[in-house]
Amino acid sequence: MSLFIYNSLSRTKEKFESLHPGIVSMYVCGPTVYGHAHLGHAKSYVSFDVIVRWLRQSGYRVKYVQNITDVGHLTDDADEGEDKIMKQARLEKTDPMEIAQFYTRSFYEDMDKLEVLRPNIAPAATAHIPEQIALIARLMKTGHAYEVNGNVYFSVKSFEGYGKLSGRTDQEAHQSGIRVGIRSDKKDPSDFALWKKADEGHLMQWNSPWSTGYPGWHLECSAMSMKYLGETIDIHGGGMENKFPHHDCEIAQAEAVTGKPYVRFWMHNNMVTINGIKMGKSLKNSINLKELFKETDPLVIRFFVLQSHYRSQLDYSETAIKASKTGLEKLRETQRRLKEQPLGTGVFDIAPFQHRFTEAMDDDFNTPVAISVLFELSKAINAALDRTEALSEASRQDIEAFLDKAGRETLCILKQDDLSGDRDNRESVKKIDAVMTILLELRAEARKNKDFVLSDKIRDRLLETGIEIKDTREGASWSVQS
RNA sequence: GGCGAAGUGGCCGAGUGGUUAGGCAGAGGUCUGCAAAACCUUCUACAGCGGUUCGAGUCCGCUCUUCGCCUCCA
Repeated sequence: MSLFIYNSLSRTKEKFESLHPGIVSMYVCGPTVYGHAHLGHAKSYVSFDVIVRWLRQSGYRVKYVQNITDVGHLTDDADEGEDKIMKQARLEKTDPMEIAQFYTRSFYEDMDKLEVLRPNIAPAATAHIPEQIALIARLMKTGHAYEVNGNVYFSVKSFEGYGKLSGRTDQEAHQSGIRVGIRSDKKDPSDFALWKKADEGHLMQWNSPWSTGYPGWHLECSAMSMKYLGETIDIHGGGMENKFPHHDCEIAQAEAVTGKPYVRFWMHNNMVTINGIKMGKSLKNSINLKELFKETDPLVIRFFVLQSHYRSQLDYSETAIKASKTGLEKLRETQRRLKEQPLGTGVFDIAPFQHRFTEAMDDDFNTPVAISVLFELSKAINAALDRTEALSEASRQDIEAFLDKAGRETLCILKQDDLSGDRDNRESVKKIDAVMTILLELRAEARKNKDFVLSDKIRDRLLETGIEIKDTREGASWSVQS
């Protein structure tokens, strides 16, 4: 069985094999840190998180680099507009570095809650100015870049194949730069900036051979990707909206210098929409994750994201989130039941589920199908547990091993124990366990005596605090609602 | 205008030629003191029109509609 990945460059699914056996080099465009993360970030980074996890499960050592863009890029391409991070710094009455640091921490905070694994390397653009300057110098030397008044531009005409990723190869046909041309130093409207001379009062600036200024938008990814992963990498991921111009520019910068393919597999994830319209900061319809987490378990959000394919748009609505919540709860309930119910003699064959799960994940990381396998498994487990012979020790272990691998390690939507954590926490869990056992005993007695007023009171009051009681054939069980 | 993606049942969301995706919601039943959960059964589909084929949601063409990119954006 082999892994197939949809390559945006070829627009087909291709069999994946890493350039160097056993090792995958992977770069994913990180956030620009000038605001809190929103649901769109969640979709993107949860998707790539599962991709990394699955590659690792498949036996690869994945070197995962995800940058932090902490140089403010302009809000506009017309050689004007404002640096976003500076703008935010002005609004918050502080300096750009604090803005960048603050929102970087905020970003990781949210990603941690979503169980997104940290990248192996998270390079910041501001920490790699020398590398970016060196890349520009190489481009100048090879005739792909030119300097005008302290600004350096990449000459698009000098690189054959510019736009091959987005399919936007006919530069004349999309003269979006016409309005730019009048006031810019560019020789060609399609050319893009590699280095910009800083205006008076621009807070983030560095010395370079051309001017005191700051790097262009697309440069950091090429420079840092090549620095940490080499001139040709296996996978480069990012949002679809970055295909053009960002990724096409990255390709141009890198390949113009190395003459080698920059990226073997381009992967692009789709947008989150609200009522069919893209969610975006500039559109002011974005759903802030910290706000969302107040109402909803982050893992429900993770589950919600994974219920659609990464290349599909995901439409957000409260009812959709609620459906995910109920669905995930069902899976967790099965997991709990499996652990708590007494053993029997029933034999369960996990292999078909395992097989289908792997098949789904190997097919361009088809998480919705993988999840559907878990639902079908859940149904089968419940049915088995309902039978008098229940499940044998060995079968239960098989299932738990699979759930652990598929549900926890790969998709990371099921946790070993929702309440487990640090040691102190575990101690308190034990105590709650003891208290709950007493309460359930009292309730069982009340029910035995047909004192349903009391038994219902116990159940209802516990429910008010978020603890749900369910009467099963083997007695009552309890769980904390998420 | 150019480039690209997509239109699936009440909602979300898979499916690149031939047997049920899956989830949520709805209906009926089993179980239960009641409830919840679980299990069983069940109703709504493939935008439209042509074409290819023994057979199409799935391929081809046209039409309509939606979305993304062409300004920063996951």
